[in-house]
Amino acid sequence: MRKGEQTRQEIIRKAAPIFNQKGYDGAALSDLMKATGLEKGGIYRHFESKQQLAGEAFDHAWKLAMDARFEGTQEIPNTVDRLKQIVRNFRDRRAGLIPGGCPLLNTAIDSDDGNPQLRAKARQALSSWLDRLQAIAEEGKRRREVRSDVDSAQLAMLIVSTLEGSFMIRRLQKNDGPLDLACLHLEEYFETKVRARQPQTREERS
Amino acid sequence: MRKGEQTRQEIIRKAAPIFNQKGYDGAALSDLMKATGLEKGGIYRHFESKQQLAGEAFDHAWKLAMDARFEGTQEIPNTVDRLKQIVRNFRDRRAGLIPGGCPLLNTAIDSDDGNPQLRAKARQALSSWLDRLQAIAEEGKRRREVRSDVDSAQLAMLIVSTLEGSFMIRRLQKNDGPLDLACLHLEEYFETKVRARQPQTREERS
DNA sequence: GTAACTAGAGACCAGTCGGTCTCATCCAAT
DNA sequence: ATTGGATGAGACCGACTGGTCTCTAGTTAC
Repeated sequence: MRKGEQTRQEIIRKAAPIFNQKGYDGAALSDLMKATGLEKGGIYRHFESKQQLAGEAFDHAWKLAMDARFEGTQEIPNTVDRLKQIVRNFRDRRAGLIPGGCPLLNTAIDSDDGNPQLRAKARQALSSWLDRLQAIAEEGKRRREVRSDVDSAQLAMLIVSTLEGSFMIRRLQKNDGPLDLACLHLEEYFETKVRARQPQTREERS
Repeated sequence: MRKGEQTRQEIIRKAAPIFNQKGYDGAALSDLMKATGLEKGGIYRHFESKQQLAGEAFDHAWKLAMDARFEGTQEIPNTVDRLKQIVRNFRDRRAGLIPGGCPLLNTAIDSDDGNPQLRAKARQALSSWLDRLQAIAEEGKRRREVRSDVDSAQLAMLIVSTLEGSFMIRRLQKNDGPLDLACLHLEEYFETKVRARQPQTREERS
């Protein structure tokens, strides 16, 4: 009863990079067999279908990605600085991540036509990411660290789309320049358009 | 001698949306047969392999995309306005485009692992796009419409990555908000950081 | 009109796909 | 130590993959 769960988790761990690199169709059962060292029967004992396995592999990959991106940001008191650190994490914390690039980006494109289940997972992942960023911005507005004219949802969206876009180009060019540039751009944007000029004491209201 | 070339072009035209929507692996010969109305032999008479057809289909799709994005921009005299129009075209001119979203985005992700030939085409497409944008920025600098401290290559990269990132999210959310937002963001950026304040002759250090 | 050639149909191929099923083996509780 | 369920190996399946080849039908040039 315990051994089974153990192998199940290991299958997910080993399968995640395959799906992330090759996509759903591209990841053949034979690839998963080679990666896990199991035969077909061994894999199918733990999962009803390839789809189910792919779904759990995505969840795993996404969790790792989110952990890496938010790592060490909870302690940062100022919300704008926290956002900046998240952006920097996105750029720097690539170790420990699932190979094959951002799971969200990959899965979004991969599942765009057909494969509604994976697609739903990707949408959910995007939402959770946006929500976390938006919550930080909201907190910042309450604490007067973020300008009141900033739309939190739009700010979150801008961060995500800028990062993901440059991430795509980075992968295509195999060159970190685009990502560095996007980070600098966002940081400048934070300082000039997001951060409140002073911790003003006037009109303290919540 | 003439009929052949005609069908060949039609195969490319009909195949392009399939590849763009389903990806290289996902686009089965049977799909292409159904779309073209030809049997396998009819297709393979005109192309050596599926790879070759996919490559030409990508070229076709990319040409259409580029034409749409630069349509009606050559006549705009001011280079910053021209860039703004290109951004707007990216947002608005979706009619006439190959279904399945931006061919560059799709092919970049699709060909990322394996399929080096398609990957090379995607890289080339990206370069050509960047080059065209960069050339406009350079022209703008020469004509003092663009600030001298603007790095043309970086500006081009920023435009492309911002647009592509928001495009990805748009597809995932099936919602135009992200793309509109990215366009507004870029336009604001153009006005505040790119456009020269006045056609001044000297010193625009800031 | 006819000959020379091109275009396309479709049978065929070996290989691979995701998935099922049976059966031996391993492990854990008794 | 025995036993019963958990575990995994691997043969097997039909469907489908990209690709080849032959042979007929259609087009084109003369």
